[in-house]
Amino acid sequence: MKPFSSSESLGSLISICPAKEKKEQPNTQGYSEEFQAMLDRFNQEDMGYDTHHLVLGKKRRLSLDQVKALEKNFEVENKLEPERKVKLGEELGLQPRQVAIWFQNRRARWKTKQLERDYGVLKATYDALKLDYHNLGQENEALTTKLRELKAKLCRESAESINCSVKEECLISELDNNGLREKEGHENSKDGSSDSDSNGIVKEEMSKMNISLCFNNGSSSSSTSLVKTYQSQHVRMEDQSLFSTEEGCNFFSVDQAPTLHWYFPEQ
DNA sequence: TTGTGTTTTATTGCCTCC
DNA sequence: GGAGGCAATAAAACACAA
Repeated sequence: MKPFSSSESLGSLISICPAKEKKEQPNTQGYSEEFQAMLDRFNQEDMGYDTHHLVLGKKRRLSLDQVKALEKNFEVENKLEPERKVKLGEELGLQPRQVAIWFQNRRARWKTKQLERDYGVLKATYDALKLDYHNLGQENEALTTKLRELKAKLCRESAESINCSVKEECLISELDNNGLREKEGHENSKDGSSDSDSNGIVKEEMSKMNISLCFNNGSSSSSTSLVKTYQSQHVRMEDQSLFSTEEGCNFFSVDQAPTLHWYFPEQ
């Protein structure tokens, strides 16, 4: 903005209405009578005096009506064309420059308010996301615990079913052996192998398998594959899908909980 | 009444656009 | 180069608690 011309500046000060028709004291400056008289002379005699080097008049606030009218105009258009500025000035008894300054300051206030609003919206969004993240974390924790329990249960059931099926196989082979033995017994009874021997070998093998399954508990790859082999035979479909889910969603594992530090850098 | 914080009016300097 | 916009700032007016 260019500085006031001297006459414009003083004129504007004179034209402004008092903010409220009160507190108009003849000498509120606390100046000496001599100095006040000098100021009065300046006011009356020298209208060409450059007032922004020596403040003669007090700054006055616009009247309520003037502010209302300006606000109304600002709502319509927050920028001011020269014609509108002059017209408004004439209507409100203000210098065009005062109108321009008022609009300028009003735009600055509006901008500040807008920034505050934007900040509020962003903060609300951030808080909502933060809460969401917290809830998801808790949900994840609960699901992980449940998954761990189900895995343990499944493991127990698998071991039991393996045990069962091996016993069944033993039973079947035992029956087969009995049939064979009867046959052989009829054909040649001179063979040295005994029933108790073959039965003992099977039992031994079976117990080896059980021990191996119980102690490995899925920690080695060989036992895992063994377990899976049996799972393919005995585990129900929903249990199998549980396995595949676990393998497919590894990032939800207990060891490595998901982090969103890229989104919440301060956490 | 007075000290202090906030709001409003006005100025200054810089920048952009025509 | 002049006009006008904006950010930063000054200063007056105002509000309010102690």
